[in-house]
Amino acid sequence: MNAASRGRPRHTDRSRTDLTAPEEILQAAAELFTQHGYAATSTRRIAESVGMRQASLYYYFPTKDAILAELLNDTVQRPLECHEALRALDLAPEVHLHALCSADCTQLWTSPWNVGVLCLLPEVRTERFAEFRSGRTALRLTYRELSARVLAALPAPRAEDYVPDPAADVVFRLTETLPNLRSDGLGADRQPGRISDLALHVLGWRGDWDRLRAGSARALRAAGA
Amino acid sequence: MNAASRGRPRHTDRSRTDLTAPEEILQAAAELFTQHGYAATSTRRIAESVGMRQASLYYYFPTKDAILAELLNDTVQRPLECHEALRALDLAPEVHLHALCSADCTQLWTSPWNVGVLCLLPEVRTERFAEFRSGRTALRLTYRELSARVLAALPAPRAEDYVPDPAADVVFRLTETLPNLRSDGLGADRQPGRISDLALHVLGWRGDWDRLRAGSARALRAAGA
DNA sequence: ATTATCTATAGATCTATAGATAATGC
DNA sequence: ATTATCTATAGATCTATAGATAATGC
Repeated sequence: MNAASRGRPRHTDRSRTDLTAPEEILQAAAELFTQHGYAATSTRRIAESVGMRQASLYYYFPTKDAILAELLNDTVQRPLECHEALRALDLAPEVHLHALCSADCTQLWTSPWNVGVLCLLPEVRTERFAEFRSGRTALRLTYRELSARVLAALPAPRAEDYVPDPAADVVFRLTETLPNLRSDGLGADRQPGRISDLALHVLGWRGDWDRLRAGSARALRAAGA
Repeated sequence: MNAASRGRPRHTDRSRTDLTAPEEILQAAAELFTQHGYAATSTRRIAESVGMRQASLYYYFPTKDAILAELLNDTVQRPLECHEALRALDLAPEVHLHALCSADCTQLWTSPWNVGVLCLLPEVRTERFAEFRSGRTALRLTYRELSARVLAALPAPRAEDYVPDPAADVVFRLTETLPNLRSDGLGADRQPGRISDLALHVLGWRGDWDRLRAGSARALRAAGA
């Protein structure tokens, strides 16, 4: 169905027939926004990259910021859905946290464009993106709550132990670190998998790492992520 | 001298006579860039905020991006200078790292505007800001080298210990986390001081925390930071 | 008839330059 | 005379709307 083209033909033939027009637009916008910034990317430039004329974008999106809003919401809705799926499995807190963090990091690391950087754009502070921001806060609180549960299940710390404060959101912040790393072109392929390990290490969890990783991977398969 | 005004008077009287004109411009730009983004902030808006006309900015800065370049370079030059001053003191690696991290975090946290977020702007990826980017890389490598020295001085890890990879740049990344936290309006006042502790904890350093903090504070005073 | 594009354009910007002008300093 | 501003503006954008048009579907 998507190959059979209805409507007036495009100025330039579409190269990626596997994507719908709005998907093409989102991908092109993701590339340009992450490389050059939101305000610095004109709608003309996005359209050109898709092979259509500037005004044609408005057939799919009412405004330029609606394009950014959709990209942003995706980055936060995906992990939140993953969390819900994991919750249904009733996992040990460290397995749940490890699995969520892995999925989140993998998405941030392997998405075709580094959309994680968009979340921190100053433009996103405006009222227009309030929905995204509240989703992001929900994700932060999810991480915080899971961290608190992991900490609570730990044996009582010795006097010299460093006990992290869950409200410091270390795990969420470590995760947020990936987009920067990726945009700096560093860390190659090892990083994303390691953040979930690092997260539990920082919280003070000590246990069988292989068993934890296996449980986390199993949970993600069961959650369909 | 700065109170006596030479030249044609401004359209609006300057409110902050303690700053030179270029300093006023940089402060106003810092506020606007961090709140709304670089491309989204017009030179007219900066000038208005300073109380002058748009074209008058060009008496002090040749282009708009020169303003951003100067803000960016400051954020990275300050910690690099601090590192040099600390190096002259020939400190134990954990003290040096703790002190550098503290100074860096304090600056990121207490600067009048949250200029740390500017470092991650997509606009900064362009050739125009190459100087800043190489400074940032130098800072990253400084953190990495200090981390490696701390790790090397540690007792041999037990089998079940998690050993961080210095090339993962955990300390640098944790530090980078502050601008996001600050722009989310979280963490209140406790955070900045705690990152340097957390950094050493993550590296696996175990020792007398009070002694470390005291040594780090003493080093910073000696370094004049 | 419906759909997905196109062309053309209004109206509002925005950066940077040229040249005038209102202060102080000498 | 020097300095630090100002006014005016060229020229290049940029977003979004209105209305035309070239396909397919029925």
